[in-house]
Amino acid sequence: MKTKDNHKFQQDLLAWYDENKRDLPWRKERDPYKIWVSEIMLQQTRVDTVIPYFQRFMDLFPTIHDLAEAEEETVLKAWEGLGYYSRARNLHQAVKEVSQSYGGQVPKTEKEIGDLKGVGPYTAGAILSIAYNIPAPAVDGNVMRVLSRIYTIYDDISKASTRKTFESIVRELISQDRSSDFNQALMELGAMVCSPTNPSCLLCPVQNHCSAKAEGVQDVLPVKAKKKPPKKLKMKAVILRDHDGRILIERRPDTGLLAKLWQFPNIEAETENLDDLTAYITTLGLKADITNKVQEVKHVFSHIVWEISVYEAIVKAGHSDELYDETLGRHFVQVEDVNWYPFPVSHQKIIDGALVKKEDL
DNA sequence: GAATCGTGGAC
DNA sequence: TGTCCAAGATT
Repeated sequence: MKTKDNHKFQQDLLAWYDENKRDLPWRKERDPYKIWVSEIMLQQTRVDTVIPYFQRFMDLFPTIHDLAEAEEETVLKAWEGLGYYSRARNLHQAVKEVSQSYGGQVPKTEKEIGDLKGVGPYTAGAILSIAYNIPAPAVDGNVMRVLSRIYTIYDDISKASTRKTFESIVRELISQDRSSDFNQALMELGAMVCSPTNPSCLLCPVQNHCSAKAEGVQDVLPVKAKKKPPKKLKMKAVILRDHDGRILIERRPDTGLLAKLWQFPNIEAETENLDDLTAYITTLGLKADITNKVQEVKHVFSHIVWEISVYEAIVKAGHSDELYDETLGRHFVQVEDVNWYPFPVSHQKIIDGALVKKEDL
């Protein structure tokens, strides 16, 4: 597309956006903090999934100050089930930084905002443009898909370096006076019209600008390398009860997968028998009889698949009260309290000794 | 550049 | 059922 066509493209796109934009919670006002939170939640996450989390998050933490003053445990609890939990911890840390170093005002320069934890190139541009109407590119998957079709660009969008190509294009193409709406419109178009499969080209407001439609190659763009399948990992987990019927949960390490979240004790399966699980229970300072296998559970991460054999066990020696130690990161809790955090806790609840999927309750 | 880091919905 | 994917960032 020639540069002189940019204005016409902007007009067609923005006119469509004005008429068709969704009424989303973070679009009710232009609060940089709320824009920020929404952008973090929306990373690799669908709008429909984010909406209820965003609402609850704003009820709990209406302002930067509220979030900055909150306990990390509380923030993680609010993030429960949303995934990619480092987003919550990074957001919390960054909000504290803004509260302390910027007087609670979200900074409006690329350097300052980009240095915040969890704020990468896309999110920095999104906040600057959406909240402050600054003409910075906000190139996400939607934008790369849309523009790869508009300009028939065959670069592999799964490569990190490709994003810069599209950022250069957006810097040329972006509306200077409506940067906020322009970036949102590009993403909205990708979400509503220029979809990954079966794009609605006949309904597209910029179809006359689209090189891919002209050439009939909209179905082969964007080019995106396939990612390799996740590795399977056999796990064993245990629902370990004391004589009061309480259940043992433990806290995961501060880094890595599901960092700092709570779970039923579980290990990577090393043997076909229960020796490894028994040995692990021993390391907890307990002796227990493993009574029976409850069920098999499959839990799919983006790069790992856990195939978990879940067992039940009863403490027969050792005092569960001695295990109540926050610093050790494990303690016994009442069944009613176990309805949070990822597997085996987040998606299941214990009823009559059986694990039941949340949606089955 | 390639891995790591979640989850649930759509086809 | 399997596959892809959804407003990515960090290491």
